[in-house]
Amino acid sequence: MARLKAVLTLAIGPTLMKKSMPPRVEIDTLPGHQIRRLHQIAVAIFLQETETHGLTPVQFAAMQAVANTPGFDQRTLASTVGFDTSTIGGVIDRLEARGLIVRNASPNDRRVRLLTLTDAGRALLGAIVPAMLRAQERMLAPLPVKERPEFMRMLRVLVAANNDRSRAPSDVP
Amino acid sequence: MARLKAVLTLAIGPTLMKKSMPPRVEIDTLPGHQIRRLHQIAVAIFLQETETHGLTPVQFAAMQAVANTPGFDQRTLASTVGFDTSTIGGVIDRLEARGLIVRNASPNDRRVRLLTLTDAGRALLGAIVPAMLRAQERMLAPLPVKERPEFMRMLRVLVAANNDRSRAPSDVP
DNA sequence: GCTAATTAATATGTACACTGATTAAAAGTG
DNA sequence: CACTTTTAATCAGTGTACATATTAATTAGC
Repeated sequence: MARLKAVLTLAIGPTLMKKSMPPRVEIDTLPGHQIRRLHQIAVAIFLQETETHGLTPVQFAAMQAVANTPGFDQRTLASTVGFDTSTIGGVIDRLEARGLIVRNASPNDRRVRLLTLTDAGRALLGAIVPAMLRAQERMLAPLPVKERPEFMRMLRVLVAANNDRSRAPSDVP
Repeated sequence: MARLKAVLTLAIGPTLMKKSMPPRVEIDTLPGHQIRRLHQIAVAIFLQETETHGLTPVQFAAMQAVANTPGFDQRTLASTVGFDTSTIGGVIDRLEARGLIVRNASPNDRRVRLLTLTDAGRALLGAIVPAMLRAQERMLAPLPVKERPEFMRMLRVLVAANNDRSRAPSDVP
């Protein structure tokens, strides 16, 4: 083998030497890759279970957060659910266009726009919750029941500890 | 069922019925939400560690897969790294525009375009690996060393089991 | 051996995510 | 009080992700 390599190096020269070098990395062993795949899967499951309601995971999180704390401003909402502040405008735009949420100017601060669900928004949110919970179930279903809380615990540790590294840190512990 | 509904409507009144609270859901307890957050964080860490090289995680995965198996067609590459087939075209476009990868027509099948790294691509891939590995380290760093393999194991279980549910299933076990 | 089904790649449109810049309003400081 | 800094929201640009449709080439079925 080493012999063959030597022969090739002689035969083709140092240029090919450079060519054959990058280390072989098994992508499936990389945490980042598996995390990306799991995220894809989680989104797919959410959309399957909730498809009759037409909300994305991000739209659901935004609406649920506003339901929990009516009168949120966009910035606080963003940091609560972990959105980038330049993403949230578009998310709210789409929800507003569908009549699920309203933006009102704050009386105290004219920069701020306060968010509230409409009746339609509350109704949709109430209706989607069972399907949303089924989706959450399904995401962890391949793990034995005993391991699921352990996985969630580790997930929370990783997110909490690295919170400040992403641009949209959540301030909810 | 219809009867119960009627009773509730009488008891609470139609207006309050509509407005009445959707169930309060704590977003931080939802697997899907934590998975989304961890993905955001993983991408942020990758980009921080590798910023001098200018590759995204997805671009890195594509290049590494092509390095591991030169002459991949786009479709096989997509299923190997878990991309949607309508996403991969754009990823390859950008890598090709930077001279890191080349698309060649297959001699056997004129629909197929075979992918190979250029010398520049191989050089960049070799150069980025240490930073990429540091990023992978950092993603799991908040977990005690003993727990990290356990987390990776669970991650792999969840991805493998749900593989068929996403649109871009990986065929690498 | 020719139509029918399948396949590889691309195109189109929507949605998220983040960088960097901008605008407008508020808060802080001398 | 004017002046700087900070803050809330938006905008422009790039990249990923997916549904759906289209085009072109290959394979299957009869």
